[in-house]
Formats: sequence, structure tokens, C-alpha cells
Amino acid sequence: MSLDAQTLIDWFADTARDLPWRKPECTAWGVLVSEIMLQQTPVARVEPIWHEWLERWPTPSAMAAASQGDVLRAWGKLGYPRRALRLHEAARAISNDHDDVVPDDVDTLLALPGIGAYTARAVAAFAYGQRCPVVDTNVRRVVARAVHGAGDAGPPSTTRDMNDVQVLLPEQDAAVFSAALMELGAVVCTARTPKCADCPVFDTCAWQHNGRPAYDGPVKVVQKFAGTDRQVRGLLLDVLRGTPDPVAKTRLDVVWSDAGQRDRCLDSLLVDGLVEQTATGLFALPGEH
DNA sequence: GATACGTGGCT
DNA sequence: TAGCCAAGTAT
Repeated sequence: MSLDAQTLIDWFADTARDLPWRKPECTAWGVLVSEIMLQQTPVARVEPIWHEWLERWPTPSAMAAASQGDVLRAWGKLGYPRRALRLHEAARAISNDHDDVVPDDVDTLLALPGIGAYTARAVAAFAYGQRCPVVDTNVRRVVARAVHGAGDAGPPSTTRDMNDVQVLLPEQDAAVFSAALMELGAVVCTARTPKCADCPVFDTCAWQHNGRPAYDGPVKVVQKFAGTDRQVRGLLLDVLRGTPDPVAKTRLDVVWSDAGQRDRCLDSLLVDGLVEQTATGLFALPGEH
């Protein structure tokens, strides 16, 4: 009952999107880059940037040789630019400590900056075919519905979520099964309007059998954006991405009227290493090599 | 466990 | 329109 692995694997073979990081010729580095970019970011926005990155920096050592500023500019407006900095750090660690080969075991991957419980297992599974639970927001939602019969997933709990998925993994083709689970959540078992008519596991779905109950867990807090430090940091960084040379603070002051918030955000960007101040007091993306 | 962290498309 | 949502991680 509930979620036959082979059914999902067959469905995936028939209908999976043709994403570049799923192609057989895609390297482990390509998979890692895709996983970092896809954190909290839709596929449509990632694809073009991913292609640029892999062409420009086809190996970890290639990216390790770039400056932080180059990496941040190439990241463009993907969002959460600290990801770019951490990926750059990871590239250097892989280049220096791992012979330019993306590690294939979860614990070693977890030790790299910007790689957490999800990404470490996604790389182990999708780049190296390992059998481990890969749990993202899509998988959590599919399991909540198809297995637990709930309207949506409750608050995440890494231990519990991974256990839930571990017991579903087939002995064979576990990595393909994980990709299929994610694909189902991304294109069929979606958050707002699930396309149950297209679902390959409709007949065994616990949510259907339960009469499609509404989500009854804790209220999910929606993150504000307008007016927050996140918006201001984004505006400041956008100025610096758009210019090759360091700029005077007056160039940054125009992006936000509240001087107190502006300065606080600029300071936090300096602390985060996303911005650097020159000896003459100008501001720029970090240029360290 | 809660919160901070970008950005833009969709309903 | 305002809010929801998108392959999370670090603290």
C-alpha cells in the first residue's frame, strides 16, 4: 500500500523533465552546482545560470581559481548570494583537499560549506547512485499526503523525515526512486493545486483514501520581504554587481531612504563577506583570490 | 526549534 | 492585490 516504488520509477522514466543535471554525461560537480542553485530557487531561474557556470567553471579547481566577486556576479539575481560564496569555498576545499573530485560519501560532503542534510544526500544519490534518503520539501509533501494521508507536511524534522523516506527506499534503483519522488512533488503533487488526475499513485494515495483532509498542522509563518533587511541587502548588492569598480558610499545611499537600516545592512554584508571596503573607503564585491 | 537569508512568478 | 511558494543551510 501507499507508494509502490516501481510504479514511481516507471512513471519517472516516462515523464521526467529533461533537466541538464540529470543527463548521464553530467559530472558530480555539475550535480553539486545544481543542488546548491536549486535551494529555495525554481528550476526555470536556475537552468540558464547553471549552463553558464558549468561552461565557465567545468571543475571545482576552475571555480576555485576565480575571485569571489566574479562568482557573485555570475550568480546574478538567483538570490541568497551567500550560497555562491559557500559554493566557492566548497570548490576550494574540493580542489585542495579532495584531488578536485567531489566527495562521494555523505559525511565528507556534510563537512563542506553550504552543504546540509539534503544536499549531501542529493549528491551522494544523484551523482554517485547511492541508496540514501533524499528529503526536500517536495518529498516531505508527497510522503505527508501519499503515506500519512495529511493535507501537507508539518514542520520539518530531519531525523523523522529521513526515517520516513528510508523505509520507502527500494533495494534497487533507490536514487532513481528519490528523483522520482521529488519530481512527483514538483510537477504533480504540488503545494497549492495538486494535479491528482495525473498522479501515478492516485489509487494508493492515503490522502485520497482519507477524503483529502485539509492541512491541520501548525500555521506556517510566511516570510515578509518588502521593507526587510533582505530587500535592502539585495538592493545594495545589486549596485555592486552592476559596476566593475569600487563605488563611494553615496552610490549606495540612494537605494534606501532609511539611513539606519541601510547602514545596518551594509555592515551585515561586510560581516558576511559579501561586500568589502577598500583602503580608500570605497565599497565593492570581494576581490580576494 | 525558530529565525534570517533574495528574488520573482503565479493566483 | 497581497500572499504564497520555490530541490535549504547556518546559527
